[in-house]
Amino acid sequence: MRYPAAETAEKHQRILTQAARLFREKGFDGVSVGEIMKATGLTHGPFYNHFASKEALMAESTLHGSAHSREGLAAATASPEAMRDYVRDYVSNEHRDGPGDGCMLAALAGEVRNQPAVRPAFTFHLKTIIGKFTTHFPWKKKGHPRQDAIVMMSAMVGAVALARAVDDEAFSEEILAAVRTAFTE
Amino acid sequence: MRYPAAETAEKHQRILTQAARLFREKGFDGVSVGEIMKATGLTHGPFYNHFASKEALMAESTLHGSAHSREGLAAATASPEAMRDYVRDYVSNEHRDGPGDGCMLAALAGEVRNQPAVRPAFTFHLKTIIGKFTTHFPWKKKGHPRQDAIVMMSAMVGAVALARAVDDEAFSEEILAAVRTAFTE
DNA sequence: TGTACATCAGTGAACGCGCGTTCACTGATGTAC
DNA sequence: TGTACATCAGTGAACGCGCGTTCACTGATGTAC
Repeated sequence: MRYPAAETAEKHQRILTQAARLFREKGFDGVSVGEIMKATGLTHGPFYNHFASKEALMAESTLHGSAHSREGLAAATASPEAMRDYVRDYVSNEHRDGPGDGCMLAALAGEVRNQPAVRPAFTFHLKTIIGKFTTHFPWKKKGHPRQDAIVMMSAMVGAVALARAVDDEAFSEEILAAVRTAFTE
Repeated sequence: MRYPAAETAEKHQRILTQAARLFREKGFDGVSVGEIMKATGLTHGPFYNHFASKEALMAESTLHGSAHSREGLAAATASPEAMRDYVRDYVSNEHRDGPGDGCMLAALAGEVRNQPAVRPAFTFHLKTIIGKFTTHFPWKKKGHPRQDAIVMMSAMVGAVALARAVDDEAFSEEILAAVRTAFTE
């Protein structure tokens, strides 16, 4: 049956949101189209009324789905202390334990190499965050802000990925604490 | 038909080697048992004469498969200059372009979280490499060798993952160069 | 040393399963008059 | 404003496909005598 146009647009958005969350949690190959549609409260059929393919959804959700990063990052540039908090938050136990609500760059970095459809969106978001770090890097006074920003971002992404991979709670916390201390104290 | 016992052991090893290479290249879910067996020159059937399941192979190949890291790392502890070269090599364009011959920790960090069978082996190898970095960190004289080792390893893994994910050759090289410069100059 | 036979890794067809995707159908919505 | 009908998002069964895994079979190897 036909549905109100407003609902349709809202469902499209809900698919995107759920897909972004599930992809970050389980990886692109770890989530099925059916699982995403179930999470939005629909059956799997109408997926193709909204997206051309799973790959198209991957690309679109990667491009639009980083609301977490974007809003948090914009707020972080307000002050040096806000930026410091942003970094602390990024390399925290909470972020480690909630990839679905966390940064797409940390959750999907390892998979993007083998997913051509999402590489442009991933690259765009990484350039954005490194750009922001470069111009708002207030607690280091060295002469290479862009290099410092790249090194910090690499360490943040690496630390979160390693802390998530590791089987040993104490070791996992040690990794996060080391990077947190190195860049925010 | 029956085959010489020596050949059987050698084939077991060849499956492990090919599996380790393919897993690093395409990820655990990106490689099929058939593809691994084909790479060893066999049909897919006898796989189960050698391993209980794909998951068992993943665990065993992760544990034994880091020959690259292990040999290179042992050599690197010989001298400060060797260690510096090891790090330069790790964060190089060549390592970025050859994940199949590269470090398992960088290639699979993002996937391990969702692959319980390989987490113990991954954790073991990460502890080993961080331990070596801690005791052979000759070019930084600060007072926190273990923290420095963790930060450097996080940045190395993060930089290689990001450089592999990114769609822009110049940006990709910039990421590697930033981390290389920060830790080896 | 020579013969008879049990072993077992490799073969390749086949299995059930879940995946991405398609499609004939439904029926309230939105529109034409 | 009221009626007739075309639209189209949602339904759910069905598709082909590749996956991990199983299995009856083969036949040279290794062993018992």
